[in-house]
Amino acid sequence: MRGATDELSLVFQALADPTRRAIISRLRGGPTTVGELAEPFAMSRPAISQHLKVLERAGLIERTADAQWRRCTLRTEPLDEASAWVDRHRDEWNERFDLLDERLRELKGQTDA
Amino acid sequence: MRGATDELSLVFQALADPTRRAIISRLRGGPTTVGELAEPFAMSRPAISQHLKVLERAGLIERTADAQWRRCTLRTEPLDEASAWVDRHRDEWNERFDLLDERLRELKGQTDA
DNA sequence: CCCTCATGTAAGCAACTCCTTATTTAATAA
DNA sequence: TTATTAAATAAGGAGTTGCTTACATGAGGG
Repeated sequence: MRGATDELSLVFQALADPTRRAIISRLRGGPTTVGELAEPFAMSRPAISQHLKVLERAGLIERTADAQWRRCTLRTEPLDEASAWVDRHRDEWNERFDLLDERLRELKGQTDA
Repeated sequence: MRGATDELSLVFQALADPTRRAIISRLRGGPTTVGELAEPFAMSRPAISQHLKVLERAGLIERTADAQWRRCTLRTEPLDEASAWVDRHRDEWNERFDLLDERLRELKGQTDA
């Protein structure tokens, strides 16, 4: 992705990585420090920090300072947007689809005949 | 993304681009040729071809040959998966969240007191 | 057969991603 | 103060993305 700074793109892009999805899943259990988050992954702390930055840029997490720890908490709004987009395109197209496909078949039949 | 060949990552990655989302929206109206798809975009045909390849790799479209045209049709299954993941993480965390947050506040209160 | 139209593929380029190790910042504890 | 701990930042490298232009493929029409 070369530009794509719109919100929806940032959210989908953030979700397009197994490590980041695992972080989100992990955070579902409640706010967690960066060190705790990094522990189960075979990856350096800076790598996790960078993943968190991507999630933060997408609005999916918030980092608040707590002494020398950063407490990461999830935010649900961006997922609502993503979910809305997906569902909108999922539900409607099947019906429309069959209808238009049939109509096209009709038209093609007329032309060919 | 350096590896990330799992299905879910491919789907989210495919959705993480405005052009590709626009293509999907457009395809909701029914099967469409590559040329018709490319027309509204300020972008070369090969660029669209490559976007379609990304969508195809994610299983979001199918291309079938129809004379010298390629008719692109949408597939809904991958979106079902994506939707399932998002919804799973959306619905549950709010409740859990408030609970654990409260519990943490309690613990912290005890420690501080 | 040649010519055109619709599309795909190849090669190249700048920007970005995802990791690394080394360094820096900031808070706690002695 | 100095040392330790938690985390962010810097710099760098291999690989990927998203575009471009040029060329290849393949069907239909003269």
